[in-house]
Amino acid sequence: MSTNVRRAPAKKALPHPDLREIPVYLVLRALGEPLRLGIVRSLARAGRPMNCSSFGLSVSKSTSTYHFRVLRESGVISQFEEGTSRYSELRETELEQRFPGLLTAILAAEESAAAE
Amino acid sequence: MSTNVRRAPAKKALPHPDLREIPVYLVLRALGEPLRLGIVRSLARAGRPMNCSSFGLSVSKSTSTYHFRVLRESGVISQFEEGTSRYSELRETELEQRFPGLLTAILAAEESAAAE
DNA sequence: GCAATGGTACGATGAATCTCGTAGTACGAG
DNA sequence: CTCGTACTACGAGATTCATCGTACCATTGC
Repeated sequence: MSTNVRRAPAKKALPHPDLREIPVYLVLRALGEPLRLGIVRSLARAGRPMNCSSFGLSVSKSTSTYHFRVLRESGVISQFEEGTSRYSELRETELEQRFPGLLTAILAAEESAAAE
Repeated sequence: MSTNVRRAPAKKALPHPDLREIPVYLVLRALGEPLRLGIVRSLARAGRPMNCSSFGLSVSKSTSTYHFRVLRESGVISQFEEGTSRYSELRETELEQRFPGLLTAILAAEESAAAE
């Protein structure tokens, strides 16, 4: 942070699937797991890319890498690298276009299920 | 069908979970499988209880029993016995109340994914 | 009663999933 | 260059899932 001069972002992209080729059951399967649903909920709440390590997941690093990959390969999140860390972001707009109302309904449901 | 006199319905009920105790990820997991999603889609299209054997599933009897049980235990369908066969029905109203918009979004998505 | 129909329950088996540890890579600070 | 940070990839183990065959139980019809 020594300067505010434009720096090279170094945002390396990772392979992401085309949402049009993702059947809905793959998205449902990806979200049908508490840890992954929690990740998605955090991302939706944040509304911006999040560092993988800022989720406070109570599993090992390799396990969380695995879950992030499942989410990415089912088209739910996108990831890019910046410097030494990897950021994840909800593919909210694309999901809404491909599966209208789905993410909204799931997130709303999750809120009301927080009691249990 | 010899008479149209009121007959004892013999609708034996099976144990069904209370939707309020079903977390959303269980429903998503149940629907995250092509065969089960197909069953749900058929039920939604029919709009009334369907005989288990009228789905034309291309799996063995025991396998389809298994999938129907998963759907029932995750609160997606209800089943009752009538005579020699068992009928399944979408718990559409209850699902809509518990997870507003979820089923609608999933079924709509499934329609548009029929191309692939 | 006897057989046919339509389904269940109970293993068993192979595949997929989830978890982890270890080893390794890439970047930034010093 | 060396160290620490933030991850990944790979391989292994345990658990769950999907499928099936066989045996079995109700109901209907003869």
